Amino acid sequence: MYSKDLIRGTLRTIVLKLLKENGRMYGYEITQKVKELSSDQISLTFGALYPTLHKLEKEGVLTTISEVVDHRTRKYYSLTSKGDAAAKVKIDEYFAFSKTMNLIMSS
Amino acid sequence: MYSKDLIRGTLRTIVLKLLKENGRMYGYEITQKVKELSSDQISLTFGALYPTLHKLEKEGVLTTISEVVDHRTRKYYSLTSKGDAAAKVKIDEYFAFSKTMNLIMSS
DNA sequence: CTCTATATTTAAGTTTCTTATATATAACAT
DNA sequence: ATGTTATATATAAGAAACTTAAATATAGAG
Repeated sequence: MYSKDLIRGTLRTIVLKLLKENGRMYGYEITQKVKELSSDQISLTFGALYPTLHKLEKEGVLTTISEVVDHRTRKYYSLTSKGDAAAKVKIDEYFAFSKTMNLIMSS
Repeated sequence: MYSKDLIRGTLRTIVLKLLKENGRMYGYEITQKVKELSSDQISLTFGALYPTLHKLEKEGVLTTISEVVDHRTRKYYSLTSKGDAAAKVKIDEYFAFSKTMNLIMSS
């Protein structure tokens, strides 16, 4: 596991990227997907994820549909058209930032 | 300028890396160096930097020496031996994290 | 019948960051 | 003379974000 301060600040970017690639996803699914893609190196906590999802929904970036599967409620999140644009911006920004950070970290 | 949440969490890593490469530095110098290396894309704020420097000093990662240059006080920060080890860990961790993030962001 | 996995939510407390302010010197321009 | 910009550090109030923990609920495995 990476230190928490490094993971910090990438949550929104990760969420938007995953939703862009996978269409609709529910919260628990997002945490599992991130675990899988990172070989268990990044573990999103619910206390951080859900407030972020709710905030993005409030901002009009995400919409939700609740469905009951196996008697358990699932709340699916999808990007709105606004969210799709926001995801593009965030993804581009991430790569630019990463390039800049690599410059600093290789100086 | 990148969004604040992306810069978030990289402050400690940047400070430790710069001090490792440049020996002693003072706060203002760190902000200028980061501006320079990032082509003005990353601007560390004093309100974030100084509390972090003070915290690292308190943790025994940094030591300080004050000098007066041109009638202005400068407080030079350097890595302790503990800080040197901490810098190594943080730098390695950054590159590992970056690799993992790139996997997620390229999925 | 207990533990683990699935699934979401909230709330208290802590940390961290933003923004603003205070203090001080010096160089340069008006 | 006077104001602006650059240099240099520090602190404090408030906001934002995260950590940790607890609450609620179903289902399968041992």
